[in-house]
Amino acid sequence: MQNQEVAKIFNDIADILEIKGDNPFRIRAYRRAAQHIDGMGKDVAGMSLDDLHKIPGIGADLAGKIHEYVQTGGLEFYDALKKEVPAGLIDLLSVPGLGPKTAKLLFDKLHITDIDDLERHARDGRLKGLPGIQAKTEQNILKGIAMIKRYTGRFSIGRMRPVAEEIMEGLRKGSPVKELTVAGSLRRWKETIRDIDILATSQDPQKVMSVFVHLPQVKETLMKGPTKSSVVTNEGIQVDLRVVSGDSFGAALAYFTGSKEHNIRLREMAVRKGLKINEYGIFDVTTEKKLGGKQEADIYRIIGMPFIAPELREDTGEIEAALEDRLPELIEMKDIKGDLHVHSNYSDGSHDIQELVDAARSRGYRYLAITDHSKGLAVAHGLSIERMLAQNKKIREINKKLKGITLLSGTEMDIRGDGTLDYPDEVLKQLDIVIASIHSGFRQPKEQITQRIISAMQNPYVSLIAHPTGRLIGEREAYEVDMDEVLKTAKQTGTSIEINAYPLRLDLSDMYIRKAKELGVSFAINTDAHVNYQFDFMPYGVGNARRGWLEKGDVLNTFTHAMLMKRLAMKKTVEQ
DNA sequence: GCCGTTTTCGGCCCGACTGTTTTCAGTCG
Repeated sequence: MQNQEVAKIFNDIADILEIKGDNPFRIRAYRRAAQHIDGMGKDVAGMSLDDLHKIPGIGADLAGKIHEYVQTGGLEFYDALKKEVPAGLIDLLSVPGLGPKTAKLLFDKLHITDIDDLERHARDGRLKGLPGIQAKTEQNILKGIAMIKRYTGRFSIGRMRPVAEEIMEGLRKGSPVKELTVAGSLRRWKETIRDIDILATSQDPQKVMSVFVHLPQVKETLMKGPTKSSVVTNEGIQVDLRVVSGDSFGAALAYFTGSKEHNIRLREMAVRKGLKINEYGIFDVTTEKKLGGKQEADIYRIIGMPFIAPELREDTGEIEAALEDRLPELIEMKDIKGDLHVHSNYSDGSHDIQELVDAARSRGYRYLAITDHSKGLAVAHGLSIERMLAQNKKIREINKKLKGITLLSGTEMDIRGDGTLDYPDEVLKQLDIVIASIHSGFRQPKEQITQRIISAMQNPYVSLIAHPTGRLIGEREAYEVDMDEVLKTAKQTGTSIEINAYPLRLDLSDMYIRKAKELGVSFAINTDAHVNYQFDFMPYGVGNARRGWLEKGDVLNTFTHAMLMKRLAMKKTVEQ
């Protein structure tokens, strides 16, 4: 898919234009286009000029540029621009507090062209005296450089949620907060998070801020004001806290949840209706009368659309869907009736089957599939056919004694490097659920990996493909796989696709989930738990599913046990 | 550069905080 390449080029162009001091709205147009292309499930490489033009924010010019890049592998406009601005200068924009104006100033006056160069100048005190730059700014630039050298990029949501909870716990205990909630990308359940946004209401914001910057987790205060403060934790995570009064809570929550692009669209709509939205409320422009803002839903209601769930707020079609009253009824945690992918101590899990049953029961589940690794995965003590059949027998015995919850006997069967499966059909047919997945040969060519997964799906006993891309967020890239082909085959063969809720995986990702749903593929959301506390990963999977616009009916493990068994049996009986 | 139940030209979201300034520009989200 070439979308990410095009998005990067458009963002680069925007950066360069910023440094050049170009028209801000032209710059915004490039950024907006980049964002849309990046988040789109459809490959721009296969689209006609007309189709490209239909993408929101893409007009005749940008459609032409995308077309040129796809056809020729290059973009003349971009190449010409790059000659005007040294490549390293763009990197300066990644220094916090240093924007395009300063970057241009540094280049024009001191011929600074990259971060190392900037650092030398700052250390030697040679920045001081430039217009608008004194000692403090110089120090801030050095601090900013040190920070990006230590911590680059985003953290997985699984890492950030607990940190946010801890900080909120500190605020709840030590300061006069009334309402307290996460906002930002954390509330939208994005798979990776740059910084933590927290929103509070209080009668005494000054006190809240003072407690906030002195929390034990805080290493450094970046800014501190009466309504807004930012700190960095000991782990190097930035946390922003905003405090507003209760009657602005809803407006502030909407504002602070974002996405930025979603908010901009809302405000543009508001302007056209003679309204104004800010973090304090929604106002009539002429009378300046406040029309709402206590509840988040006020904002949506007053500009004339139904409430949009945070997970959808990416300006990827949710506003249009809301206006046409075709928003999905998103799946919720309470819809989940079981976990279809967990490991016991038969393979590499930590607990015996009874302990897993207890964990599932305490989460209110009605069923649980035990899916240990197959023999091919020796490192995980994969089960030989004999041990697997013995486990199957044991599960059936335990089941006779269980009330209110039912075990499914299953396997997470390895798809071998040559595309064959780890167990023969006469073994697979004895199981309730068969998950197939790839654990080796990650570097095989795209065609080969794709074919491995497709041939697994063509087996009538394979119910589900687990962690379909094999990625580990921030640790291991996904293997090369033609997801379009995989999803098409999933639909054709009636094989479900897993949304692996393990925070490091979140595999399938939201973009492909949405695409798969459009193709009519069904899903299961599973934790892949190896230890009992990991059963609590389920909300990450549900959050991801919601970002992919999934509804209850799209997900197998929202079904009753009877319906689930019926559904699993369906594929086996259909002629392939 | 995009876009149009005010418009095909002239608009384009909004405010907090910081550091530099004698009233504001730059940056950020």
